[in-house]
Amino acid sequence: MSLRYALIALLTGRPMTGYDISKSFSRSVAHVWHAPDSQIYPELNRMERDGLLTSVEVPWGKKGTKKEYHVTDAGLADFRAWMESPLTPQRQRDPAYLKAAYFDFADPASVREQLRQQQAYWEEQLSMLEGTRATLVDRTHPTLAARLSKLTEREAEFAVRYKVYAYDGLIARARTELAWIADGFALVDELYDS
Amino acid sequence: MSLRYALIALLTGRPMTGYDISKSFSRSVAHVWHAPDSQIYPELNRMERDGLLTSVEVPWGKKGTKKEYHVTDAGLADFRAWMESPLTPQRQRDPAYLKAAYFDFADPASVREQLRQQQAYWEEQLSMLEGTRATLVDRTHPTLAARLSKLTEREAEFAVRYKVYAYDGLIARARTELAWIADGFALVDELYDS
DNA sequence: ACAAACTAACTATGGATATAGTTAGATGGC
DNA sequence: GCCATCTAACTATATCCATAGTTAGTTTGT
Repeated sequence: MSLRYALIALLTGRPMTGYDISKSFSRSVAHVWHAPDSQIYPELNRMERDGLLTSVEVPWGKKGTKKEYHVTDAGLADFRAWMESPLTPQRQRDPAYLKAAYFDFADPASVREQLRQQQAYWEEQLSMLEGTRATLVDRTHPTLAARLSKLTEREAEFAVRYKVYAYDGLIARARTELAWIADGFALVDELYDS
Repeated sequence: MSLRYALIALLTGRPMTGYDISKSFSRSVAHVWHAPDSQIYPELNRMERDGLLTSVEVPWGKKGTKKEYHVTDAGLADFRAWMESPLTPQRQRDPAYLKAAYFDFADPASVREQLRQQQAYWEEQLSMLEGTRATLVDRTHPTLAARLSKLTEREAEFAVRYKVYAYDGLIARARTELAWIADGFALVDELYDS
């Protein structure tokens, strides 16, 4: 159900087509929420049907058109209501931890290889997150910049601070994962090389 | 697809009925993997059909019977193959971070209330995780104890160390979340009380 | 002139997951 | 004796989500 609100959140910055949204999702927004096209397009249609969005047909080239989605007042009200509502806690469901608990079923070479892969993944995540954080702080992040232009300085300050706060959380999480992976290497070394 | 392997992992400890598994899932194993009955029972049937498990009818009371599931050699081989295979990295999809990035759409009282709820949730998680970790270290954890009895001391040592390692990761993650939540309180105070 | 790459908006299919039940026997307390 | 609660094994329904396409128009480089 959060996909719907991730979409409204994005569209509060600026109106976008489904394609724009899909690109935003695979770029920066994917850091907090990932979704493939096959979820985005149907959800946009449902949201328009439910009156949370309206679409405007915009010409594209000579013959083509594209649909630009705008958040309606009802959509914004719905988003605010969600923002005020309590969070349902996340279920733990992470294959990395499940696997780690049973690493004794794999050989040490394979364990090390998997740790290396996880390490590469989280290091890449971390540098992406830090890069994006920097564009939030200096307000060059495109979607954020579009939204800030419609706000007072005080409001803009709040929007920036909370986004930076969210990214700081993601960065801390990535660092925690990396520290855990480092401990994993140390454990394998201890168990097999001594 | 990991549900299947979470089930085999559990059943390597000791044979269980669907009901036992369901209970294990809502108790300790839920820390690494959560699943409702409606996933567990059909998956057990599919796994038996695929030859990964066999079931034995066991009497229960005077008239009743229950089905006790055992891991087959094929099941164990499948599990080992999964344990050796690379992990597909997890997509970020956490409503808490999505919300945090847009907290400026909610009023500070609601933000504080949501932070308190998150804090309560993670504190409870943390104490559960630490409790379970202790039962792993002293080997009183029931499912672990059952599995250890079939292993050599060296193998048992490995099984325990990896499980403790997994829990240490979960504990570190919980602490990171709590630190992030504390930063959230500080941020709200700074933005609204000055 | 033509191909490659990009923009746009989907769809089809299957598997994963959540919510909320049902049916039936067993056990313990009063 | 009976009620509440527990054990056992499901089912029904709907939504979420991933993978992997399709169709069509646009832009850019050579």
